[in-house]
Amino acid sequence: MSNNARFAEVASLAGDPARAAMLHALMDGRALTASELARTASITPQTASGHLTRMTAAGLLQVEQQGRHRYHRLATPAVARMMESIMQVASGMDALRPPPVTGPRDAALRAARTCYDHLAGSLGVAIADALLAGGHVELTHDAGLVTDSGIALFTQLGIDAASISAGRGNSTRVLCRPCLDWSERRPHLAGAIGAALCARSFEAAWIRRVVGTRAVEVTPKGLRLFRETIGVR
Amino acid sequence: MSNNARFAEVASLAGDPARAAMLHALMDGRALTASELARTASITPQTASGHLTRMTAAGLLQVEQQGRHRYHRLATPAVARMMESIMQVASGMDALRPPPVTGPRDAALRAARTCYDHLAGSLGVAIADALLAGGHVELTHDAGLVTDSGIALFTQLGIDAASISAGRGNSTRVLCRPCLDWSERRPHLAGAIGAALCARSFEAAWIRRVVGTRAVEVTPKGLRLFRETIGVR
DNA sequence: GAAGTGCTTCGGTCCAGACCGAAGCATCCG
DNA sequence: CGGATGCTTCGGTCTGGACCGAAGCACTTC
Repeated sequence: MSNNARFAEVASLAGDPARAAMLHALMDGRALTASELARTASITPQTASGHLTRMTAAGLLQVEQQGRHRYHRLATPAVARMMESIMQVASGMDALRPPPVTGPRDAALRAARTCYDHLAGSLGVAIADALLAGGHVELTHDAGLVTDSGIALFTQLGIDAASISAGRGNSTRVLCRPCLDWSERRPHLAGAIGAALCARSFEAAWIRRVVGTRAVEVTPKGLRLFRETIGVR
Repeated sequence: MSNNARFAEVASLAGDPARAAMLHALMDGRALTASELARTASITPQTASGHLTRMTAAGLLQVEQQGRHRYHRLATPAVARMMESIMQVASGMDALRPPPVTGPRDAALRAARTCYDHLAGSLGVAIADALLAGGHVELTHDAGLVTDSGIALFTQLGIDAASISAGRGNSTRVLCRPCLDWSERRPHLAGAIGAALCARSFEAAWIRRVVGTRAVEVTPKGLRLFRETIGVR
């Protein structure tokens, strides 16, 4: 198969509304069963089964059998990044198209959500802004860097930032990745550090998942911590 | 239109073989006419016209009328990054699928090509390796940083690296973006610095475009410079 | 073993959209 | 002013694939 054909296959797999809905549901990194995915995509289990088989064969999904359930998850982080970048372009359409009709259903998602393995939405952007303002990170359009003061702050939060740096070469710096937020249109913190912060936030109960969606809510404890320690808002 | 529908629309636009071929042809950043694009995609001008209209309406392409020609280009760098990330996932399929049948047609592309605005292929990866080995850049999976010695090297090459840093905040660092090469499966240099290096390489005739493709060839002058100044191979 | 649940396979319907031929506009050239 | 050339619009064909109902298979529970 030519490069072009493989490219088109991957893109067209993501380009069906039902499959896109299923992929979105998996964007929080969890593994879901075939029936759960069928329900979120509003299709019958037979149809979903076909879609899931094709996406797994193409390497978009990984499946794990567990009793009579089959748990599906995104196969690799590369798939999640691909989805992010498509969302990016899709949100750019808003600029050209009529009105940005933001339904109430989306409100929670816009406020705070996970973006595969890190935090996004107003919360994610606010955290990135606060870290930037406090001199804890530096961000360009392309890349980001955690400063010494940032490493200290993360240590204080219970995250061993220095050990996360999995760089090639003899790098001692802690780099991170900016991820342009599709609802805020401004960068938030992704990459290894973003993932670590998100994981720690769940672990320490600063945030909690809103059941059945990618949205998260900030707990009182989390709100205090984000405000006082990180300097959000 | 819901987020999901917009996402699916963008992905499915990229998911048609003919449209994918046209988008790939535009990945070097040039603007091409409708008939040129029709030819590369092996379809008639009428069909191509329809495709181009749809992609322009969706914000994937930008069109510029010039006399009786209409020049099409990728609308934004975000579109190029989206394509890269899809290629990424598509090339991951190789791992699962039968044999990586690399036709001779691809040989030149694998050796050296442009990836929208920066260098890729063996050449791109070799340059990144050399810069890394020489301590001129640091790279993680997520991000990259140009060191002081790297800034000096780029200056020597005629690139004002320091002024390229368009960071938010008061960053004085020069950051860059790693871009996983789809043929080499290892990172090469992208972002503003990668684009500047690529542009300078064309300007100084270190590389030259192979007509009609994204492939480039290294000139004797370029070969000497890459070897002796950057330390490639 | 029988019944229930989760998932897949099979067969058949139906529609979006990819494609081209023909014709209609523009624009440029002699 | 014809006559090219580049591109688009229109009308019609045809196929890929999304979808569901029914049936079959695998596993779990009673």
